[in-house]
Amino acid sequence: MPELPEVETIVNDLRPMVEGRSIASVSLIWPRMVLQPSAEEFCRRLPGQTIRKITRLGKYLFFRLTSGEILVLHLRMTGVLMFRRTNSASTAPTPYVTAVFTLDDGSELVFCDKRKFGTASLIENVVEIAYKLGPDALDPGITPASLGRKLSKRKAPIKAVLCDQKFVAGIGNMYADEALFSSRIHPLRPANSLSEEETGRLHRAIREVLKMGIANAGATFSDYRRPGGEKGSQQEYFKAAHRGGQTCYVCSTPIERISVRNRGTYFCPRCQGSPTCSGS
DNA sequence: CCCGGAACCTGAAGGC
DNA sequence: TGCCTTCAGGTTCCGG
Repeated sequence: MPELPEVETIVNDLRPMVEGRSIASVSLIWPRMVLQPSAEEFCRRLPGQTIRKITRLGKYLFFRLTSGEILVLHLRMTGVLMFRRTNSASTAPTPYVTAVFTLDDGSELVFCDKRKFGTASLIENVVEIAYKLGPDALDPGITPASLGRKLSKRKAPIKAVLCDQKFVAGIGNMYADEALFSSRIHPLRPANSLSEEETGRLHRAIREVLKMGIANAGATFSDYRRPGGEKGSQQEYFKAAHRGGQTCYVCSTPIERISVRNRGTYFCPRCQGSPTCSGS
């Protein structure tokens, strides 16, 4: 599923091809994906606008337009954003298309989404999205101390807190598991039970796993693709996520899979200690 | 405010 | 083979 590193990869790939281009037309195959304004208004306002800049906040994609408005896309779980060039030789039909943005040079930005959870909006100000999010997970303003202060106010399992976008934006299921493995913290530990040392390790681990994910262009377990169709390679380097039953690279104990808040959660029962006290 | 669970969807995988 | 159930897991909404 697209999390911060996957969305960052999409932004990086799209930038040179899309920034400076204008939107010629919009075709909405699944109108219900548009949250605001109405689907009609959405299709009416976009054509003619130039995409000045593409940015990211958490898992949200922002296309900043000349009118000052911002096209917001969210891929949720199975959304894919494909870029097709003007004379794309690939005649293979793209499945699950929910929207097509045709650009002024004939190239296309194609939103595909198997489960139709992905969304699009047109907003006036990023604050309309940002107010419901915590700081971006790679925001340098997040320090071990500020992380510790925020964790101390939450007693939910640390795994659930890391995935809470109001706490920190951009971390999802896979990278939460990776950050907890890397910092040797059990996913069920109450967030407010972490020691200062553990908080420090977690702070470092979050940045590490996300940056590594970006360096490897994201993780493709099933649906995620880069705009050119390529898979990411980060899945090859995961140490916990999606490794249930396989042996831990550190201690050879089988990686376990449990459910935390209805999320599949992978961890090493030996390296990551117990849910109630810090590991050794 | 905090927490947990349901709903939104549908393809893939597993059981019988 | 084929039907049925379950799983996947980001976000929002709702109830306690």
